[in-house]
Amino acid sequence: MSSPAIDAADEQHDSPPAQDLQPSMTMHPVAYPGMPVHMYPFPTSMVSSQPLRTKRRQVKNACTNCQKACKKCDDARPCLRCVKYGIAEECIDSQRKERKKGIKRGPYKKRDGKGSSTSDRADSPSASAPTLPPTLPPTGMPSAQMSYMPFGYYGQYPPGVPSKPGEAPAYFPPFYFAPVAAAPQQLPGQDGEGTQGYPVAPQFFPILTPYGQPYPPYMMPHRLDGQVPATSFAAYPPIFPKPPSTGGHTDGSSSSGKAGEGGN
DNA sequence: CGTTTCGGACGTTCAACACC
DNA sequence: GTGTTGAACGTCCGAAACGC
Repeated sequence: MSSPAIDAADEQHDSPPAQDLQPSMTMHPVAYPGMPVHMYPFPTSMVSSQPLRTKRRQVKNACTNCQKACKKCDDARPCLRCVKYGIAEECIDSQRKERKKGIKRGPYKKRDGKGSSTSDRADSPSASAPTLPPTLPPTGMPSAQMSYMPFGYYGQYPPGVPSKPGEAPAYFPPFYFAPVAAAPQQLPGQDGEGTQGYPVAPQFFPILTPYGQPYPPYMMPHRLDGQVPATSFAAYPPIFPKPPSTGGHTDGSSSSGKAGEGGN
């Protein structure tokens, strides 16, 4: 059903949890907890030199096609895979079973002492995944990755982050970042520092773009025949374009916080 | 060599349960 | 009321099987 070429390209992409109809905008757009290491927009040296196994991320609801093929889906409808296959019209959410209720559970193990469980949780895979807080990069890492993206960067695929050698770069959530910057003016009540041109730094806001909208740069144009120009990725900018001299902004935290866990 | 299938590892969800 | 636990349920990795 699926072709490796396609699936390979499909793999590694990921999207933010989108519970309900509300797309989660809180997920860190570039790196997020649990993001597979090969998807990190950082040089591997910045992530970890050891082959640390990271959490796999899943979409909340795979489409019927991907589900059937046991292949990676995404939150967009039609999903990338279906689009590539040209079966976008068949890309519909799969039905989820209703969870059984009233199931009796055995005795729980007692909490040993106080607050132990909380710290234990921190050890759990889900809590541990990159131990760093979503907004706090490892030492030496820019605090707001997105701010390092050039203005023109609306990549669905992050630059230079091939999922596997020779394969498409990791997929990124179907929202794009546009510099929503205040007009080049001084903000009232500020001394002007960092307010020249942009207040402190240009702010990037995620813009959810329905699939099928004009493809942003770096996003693979889906050819009708489903082929993907393998060379397209060559045009990707380096992973870390030099931060704008305006001094990287500090808003790395704003977009983080999938924490909101809105959907959850 | 490309494509399909699918076993099973792993992630997510959420009601039951424990504790304050 | 809030936090924790743990099993149901879901996704999808990755390898084997299959077809050309």
